[in-house]
Amino acid sequence: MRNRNTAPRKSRPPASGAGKARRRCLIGGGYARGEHTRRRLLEAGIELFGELGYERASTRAIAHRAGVSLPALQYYFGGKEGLHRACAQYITEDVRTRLAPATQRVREALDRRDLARSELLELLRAVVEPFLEGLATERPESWALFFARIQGEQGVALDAIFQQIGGRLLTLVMEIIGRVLGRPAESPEVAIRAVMIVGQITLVRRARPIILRALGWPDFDGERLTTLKEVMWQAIACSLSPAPGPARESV
Amino acid sequence: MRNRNTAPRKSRPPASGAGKARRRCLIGGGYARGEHTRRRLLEAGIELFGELGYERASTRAIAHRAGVSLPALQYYFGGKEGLHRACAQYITEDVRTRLAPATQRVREALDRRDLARSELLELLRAVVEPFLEGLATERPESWALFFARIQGEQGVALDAIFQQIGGRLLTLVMEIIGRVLGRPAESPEVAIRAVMIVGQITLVRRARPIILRALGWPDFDGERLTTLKEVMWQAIACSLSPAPGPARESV
DNA sequence: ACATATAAATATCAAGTGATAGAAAATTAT
DNA sequence: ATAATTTTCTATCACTTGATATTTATATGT
Repeated sequence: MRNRNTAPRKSRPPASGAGKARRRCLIGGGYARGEHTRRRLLEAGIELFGELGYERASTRAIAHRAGVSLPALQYYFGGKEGLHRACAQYITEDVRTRLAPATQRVREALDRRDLARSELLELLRAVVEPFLEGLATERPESWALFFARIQGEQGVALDAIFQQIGGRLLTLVMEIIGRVLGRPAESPEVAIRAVMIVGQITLVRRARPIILRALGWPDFDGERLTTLKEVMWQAIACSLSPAPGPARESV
Repeated sequence: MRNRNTAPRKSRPPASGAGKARRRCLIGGGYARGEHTRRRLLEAGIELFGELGYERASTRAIAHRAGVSLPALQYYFGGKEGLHRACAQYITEDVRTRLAPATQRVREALDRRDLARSELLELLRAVVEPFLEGLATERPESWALFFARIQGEQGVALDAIFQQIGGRLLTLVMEIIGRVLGRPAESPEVAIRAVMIVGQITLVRRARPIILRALGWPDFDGERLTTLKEVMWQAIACSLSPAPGPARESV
């Protein structure tokens, strides 16, 4: 958003800058070579945006890591912001499809009226645990880093990603918790608990250095990851115990 | 860290840039006027660093909000980084002294050998709730924002603040939880639970927009803040219930 | 082979960054 | 008052950023 006013933006060669830029090579005919650099830019963007955040990741650094020249970024994504949007969309799509089968399975199971507490908790675990594992371990794709960044940066990409991933996950968790607690899924009690449970999971990524330091661990590897998952799950399951402290609700 | 090599740094007029700059006016004699601008810069720095983060908060913007000229920042804090450090230290000191009495009180109570579960939970609440309240409500001092920022930015200030505040809080929480669970305070089970509980609290700040959206709330005000605190506390207390297995009974 | 559309690179721009030099103003000490 | 010191301001530097115009290379269709 630097010289937006001075530049008359006379031609704006190919890309529109929005998410679904780069359609020419499909319309126009072939030219499959460009798809490669586009992909490289996308991956480099995810890496560097994740490592450094939106501001500190310069377009030059991204282009360099992608092994392409600087104008290629503008050419394919219309600018830095466009690339960021495209990265967010790419990740969103990827995670969404990866989570889809589990989501579907859980949703079908939820349609059954007669679910025991333990069954509901098992469903919750099935939803939450893959998510935790993806965040705790350093994926080479590093989308978890990217994902964690945009939450702290309050950018426009937050809306899209939240609706696509966080929203779905949260809705699902709220339904399960609502069933467990015997309250409507939209009630504040259920919503707060759901947010806190999902938030706890994301903490594994966001407060990673602090957690590791508090535990005196070098990393979440193998045995330790198992311990982490187990303890966190114990705490979550306990927090949904039927009779909380002072007599409150009884289904 | 821009033109560090070109500038010979011949004189470096007064401030050393580190945390404890600005000592001259005490040694040299008077010149009390400078203390005011120094204070203004500190407050403006906390505000803008908190609102925008370290990168996006430009020294010009900070100086402007402080109502002083740009070189004053270099003059008093040696540079942007020095100001950031000073802000962190200022906040740390403030929070630490504010939390000190409660900490002391809890630590004394912990020395008693015979504490019932409910008493321990009450202690935990006494430690955790003021912290939550400080983070949930928009303080005019806005140090909560600043505090939340530096966690996401992984800067050098994180170490200092963590040791001064987070570490103390965490140590205290670990001791209480260790007592509740009947395990050593250093065990991974206790540490993970402590980190998650404290982390949940910080989530109220860090994931504020997401939480508010999930709840359909405009803000954490009055009645809603009470609900939030109550539900979160219920969840925390339940998660520390004595028998973590499937079947358990209330105390 | 040719014309044409596409892709990539070089060189450069305007704006904004943190930092500094050096002079001017204000304050204190003598 | 005058000298010394401390504080503040104007102007500017060196550098980085995102973005572009223009040119060169590459691939495609006829």
